[in-house]
Amino acid sequence: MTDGRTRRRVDTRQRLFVAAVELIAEQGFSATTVDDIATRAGVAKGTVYYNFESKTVLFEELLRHGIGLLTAEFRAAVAGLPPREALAALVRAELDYIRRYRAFAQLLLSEMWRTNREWQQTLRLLRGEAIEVIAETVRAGVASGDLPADLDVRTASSALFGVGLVVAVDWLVFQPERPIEDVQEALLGIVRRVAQT
Amino acid sequence: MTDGRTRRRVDTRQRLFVAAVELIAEQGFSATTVDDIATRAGVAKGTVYYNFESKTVLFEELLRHGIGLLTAEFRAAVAGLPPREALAALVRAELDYIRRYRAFAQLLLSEMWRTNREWQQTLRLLRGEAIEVIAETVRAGVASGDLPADLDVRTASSALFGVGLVVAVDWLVFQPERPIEDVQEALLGIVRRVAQT
DNA sequence: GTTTTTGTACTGACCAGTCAGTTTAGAAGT
DNA sequence: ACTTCTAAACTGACTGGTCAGTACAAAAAC
Repeated sequence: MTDGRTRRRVDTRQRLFVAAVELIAEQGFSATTVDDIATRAGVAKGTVYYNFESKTVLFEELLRHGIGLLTAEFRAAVAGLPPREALAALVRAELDYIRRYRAFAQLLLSEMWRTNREWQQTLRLLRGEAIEVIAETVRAGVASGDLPADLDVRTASSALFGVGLVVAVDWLVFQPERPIEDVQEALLGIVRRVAQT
Repeated sequence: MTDGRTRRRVDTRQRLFVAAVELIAEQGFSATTVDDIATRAGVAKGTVYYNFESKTVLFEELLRHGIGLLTAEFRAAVAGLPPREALAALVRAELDYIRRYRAFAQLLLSEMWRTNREWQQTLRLLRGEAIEVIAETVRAGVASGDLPADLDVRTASSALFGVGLVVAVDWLVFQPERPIEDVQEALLGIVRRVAQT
């Protein structure tokens, strides 16, 4: 299963992902060329097309990979926790993720609310999966009375997701000198206050 | 002053702005072609270049125009109000603006946190001007004791700006059927809670 | 000996920007 | 009024460059 060949291939794909995510975060999907990606990954252009069907497919698989990871971390973070604590854990997990994969977060923030792009459908679906984890937690909190009963679950969940993203990326881009732990504290404070019944 | 010629020209530029803002909001700057913009505005491609130096300059002037308008509305909204009320007025003004210029708001959200683009400097500057209005209000609130003394003015201001943007655009894109007044209420509620000393 | 990668060259579509020519608004002349 | 003139506004075919994707023989990795 993980013989040398597959490992090498996985590694090449990984390097292409890393190169693509950085370039697309900086410049956007359209402004980033396949040659750029190949060069930054230290690979020939043909290798990109040996490993991915097209530029668009590369990007879609990148989105799937990145958001899949985030969703998994969300699930791991909330496992077994009561609603209120789970909510705080989600915020922590999101910021932790953004700190580790800042370029991907920046990319997400820029491409998330686009319309009329080929990969828009894919992104919508993946976004839904990530937010569903948040929604489950919020729903459980409302059901158990830990969160206000009049809370709109869908809205609250996507707002929570978006707010974490925008505040963290804003911090990274415009005040990179300050430690992200501060954002985490600030956001947790906000969420705690807002979540009060 | 407003003879037929200038009126015609102002009208053409306006139509180009409208066309450009819609297309760039949907697809992004790079994916939007000058031909697209010209066609949607109902003019020939040459007209774009008669009215603007380049595609980039068109975009920069568009940003200046759009954010200038927002800054002006911020200033008008807070004029003469005490800090707490001014803060609520700012949220209302921002959402009001986003409702009226949804495409521009979407565009801002997508292009705001990009790095390595020619117009990035311009956008940074304009963002600073808009946020400065918020910062003045927050600063006054902290000084008068209406807002918590330990509040980081710069962070709080940009967070407030970004949060309004992301929550509103998210709503517009993913739940367009619901009235924006609900977002306004939700956001005001959050801001009120968070602003409690 | 099979899979993966390289390097280079190529194609065809697309696109930012140009420019010689046309239309239009309105001033100036009669 | 009504023609003529002029500069501003606009047009759209064209150019030169860029880029996604292809082709493929040779090499390297396993």
